[in-house]
Amino acid sequence: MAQNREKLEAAAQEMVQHKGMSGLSFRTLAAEVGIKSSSVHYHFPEKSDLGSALIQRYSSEFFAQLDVIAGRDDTLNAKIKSFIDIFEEVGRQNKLCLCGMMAAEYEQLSSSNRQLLCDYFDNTEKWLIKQLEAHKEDYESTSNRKVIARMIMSSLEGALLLDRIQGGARHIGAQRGVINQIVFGR
Amino acid sequence: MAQNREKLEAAAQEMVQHKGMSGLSFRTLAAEVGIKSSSVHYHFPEKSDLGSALIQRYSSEFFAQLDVIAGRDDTLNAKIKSFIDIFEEVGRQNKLCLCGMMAAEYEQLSSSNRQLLCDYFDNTEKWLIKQLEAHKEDYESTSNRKVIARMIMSSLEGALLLDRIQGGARHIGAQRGVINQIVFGR
DNA sequence: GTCTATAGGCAGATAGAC
DNA sequence: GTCTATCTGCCTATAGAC
Repeated sequence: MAQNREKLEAAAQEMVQHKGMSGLSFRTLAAEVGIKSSSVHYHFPEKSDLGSALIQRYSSEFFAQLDVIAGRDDTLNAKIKSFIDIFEEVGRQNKLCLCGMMAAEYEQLSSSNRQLLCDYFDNTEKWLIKQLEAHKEDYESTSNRKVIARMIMSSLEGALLLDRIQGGARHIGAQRGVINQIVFGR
Repeated sequence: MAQNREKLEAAAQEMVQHKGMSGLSFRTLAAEVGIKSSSVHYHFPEKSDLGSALIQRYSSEFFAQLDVIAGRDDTLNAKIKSFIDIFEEVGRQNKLCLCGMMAAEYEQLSSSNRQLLCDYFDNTEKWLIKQLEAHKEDYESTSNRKVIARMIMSSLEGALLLDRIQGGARHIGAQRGVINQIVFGR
């Protein structure tokens, strides 16, 4: 079935968001989907091919969500809230952002996967800057937009990391307050 | 030599801050120090024993630095700057915080190592709260101190994660500005 | 596309000599 | 404390049948 490729990607994404690429084996992935590990190699010849597929899959789903948010007739405040909500939902499932997890495994990645990972963060930063620019009237920060975009993204990645080990959403909550305070001058 | 234990811990810490626990093997660690892997097992029977030793070693070094900072006759501003400097130096070496790295590998850790990791973050949070309380006169934030402490820590962990993949210290820099703005009302 | 079978390597861990 | 030697198991990856 050609739809096993989709099942493999979905299962692999879930596993990587929990245990990382190095915590995922072709055998356990195959078992999860109900096929053999050699069949996984049919779809993804090398593990790095699976890695590429996962980053691309995660990115395209993520940016699709951002497109929806950007397209809404909403305030900047509501858009940023929706952005943070995406991360909060990931944390609620005791997962990390797939790209955040792979960022921790950066030294193990192939150079093309490193590039895909950088693109994910660059494009997220660009999206944030664009929203901040599109709502000049609401933007109250004295800092420039690049700095704000970077702080939002790294805050949320760090918050996911720490919330998972302590349970709950305390760090995400703290960052939510701070981001509002910085962007809107409270 | 009893000092091989120290060499092993130092080499292992370095490797884990780059590649994580799962990227470290007894064989490569042994080779780094110039002994055999079976000799590593003499010092650390299981890999989780090495993990415990590393978290404890990293924590005690870290909190020793915090003790020095707390003991200085400095402003809150200077203390927070020194705190951030510790993280910036880690990033300058293209490493992650050891505990941040192991937080990403949380699901692979033994339960006692999970506890040690939690302690590291709890105690850091407590230290930050204590400093904020000790300098009531400088503290300008409307948020409560727990929230501020959490946001500082998760901001810096996330900044290290993202700065490493892009090179430079842009995220740490962005967080430095934001932390000042939040704590001191700029 | 999926299977069985297997190669070849590296992992953590142990036994026992020195 | 460190060594050699080895066990057992898992890993990625491939060959070839169906």
